[in-house]
Amino acid sequence: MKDEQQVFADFCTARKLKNSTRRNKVIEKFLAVEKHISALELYNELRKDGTAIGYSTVYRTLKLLAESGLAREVNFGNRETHFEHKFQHPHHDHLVCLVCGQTIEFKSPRLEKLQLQIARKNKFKPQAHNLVIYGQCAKCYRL
Amino acid sequence: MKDEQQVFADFCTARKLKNSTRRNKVIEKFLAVEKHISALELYNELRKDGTAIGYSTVYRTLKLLAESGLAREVNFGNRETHFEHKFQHPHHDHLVCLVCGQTIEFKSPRLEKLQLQIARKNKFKPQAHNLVIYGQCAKCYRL
DNA sequence: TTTGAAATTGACATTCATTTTCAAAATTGG
DNA sequence: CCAATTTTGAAAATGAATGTCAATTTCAAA
Repeated sequence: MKDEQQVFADFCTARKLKNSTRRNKVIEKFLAVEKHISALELYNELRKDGTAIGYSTVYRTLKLLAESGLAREVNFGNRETHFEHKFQHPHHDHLVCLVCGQTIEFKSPRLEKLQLQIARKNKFKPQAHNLVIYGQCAKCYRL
Repeated sequence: MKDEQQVFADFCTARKLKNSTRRNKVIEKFLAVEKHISALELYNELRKDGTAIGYSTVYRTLKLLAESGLAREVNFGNRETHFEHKFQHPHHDHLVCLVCGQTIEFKSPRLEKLQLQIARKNKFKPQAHNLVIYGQCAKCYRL
């Protein structure tokens, strides 16, 4: 079974990308972080660690990760794009608390099935979907 | 049964908003257009009709419409926010064709039910949701 | 090891939609 | 009509995404 490093290595070969220290740093950090993260956040994390790197490189590398299938871009209604792990991470969707901003991941096989039904009914060939449920998390609606 | 004009009138009273010709124009146009529309598009429509109005006013009025419950903001992954009718328009979601950009609306009572189940399981109080299914419409995947 | 074509980097600029600012104009209660 | 308040819109500010380009790095071939 190919691992994430291997997937990206193959992607680099196919795209004739050279090996790069900075890019490797970004990838390493991205893979080490559990939660979804924005380009700016990842950039700040790297700088905090003392890594000398420019924002552009972080941004471009995240885009590459998305293209290679290792990352998925998600956005929650605001304008900031977040990147989360995709490889061997079955698709999931998010609950977003409107009070504290917390996001909760959930998986729903039923939703996946429903997506197919809806698509079929509309003669549509689905490739991906994005469901965000907005509301209040347990902590926030008890206050 | 209150109609849209009445809903907005009540909203104005509550918010101590004065009556304004420009704003009324925006609302009239928004209510007359069937499909979702962006602030810029609505602005252009109004100008095309010869209405002297600034972009800011259109933008602000659309925001007010959203606050009053007459409009819903939707976005499809790109950066542009669209506004669509909400009042007495049961919630629906969208299929977006990645090839031609066409959007198809659909309603799914099952999805509504599923949202409640998912929320309950996560101790979450849902207020709204947004589902976008990306893929190819019939016209585009047959090519 | 040297070389040079190709890829990478990052500071900076640009784009683009959204949002704010503020002085002038419009509205409205008294 | 008057004064207080709200609205308007041109212009500026914002904020994230994306493009530019000269300097740097990589790497395969010499």
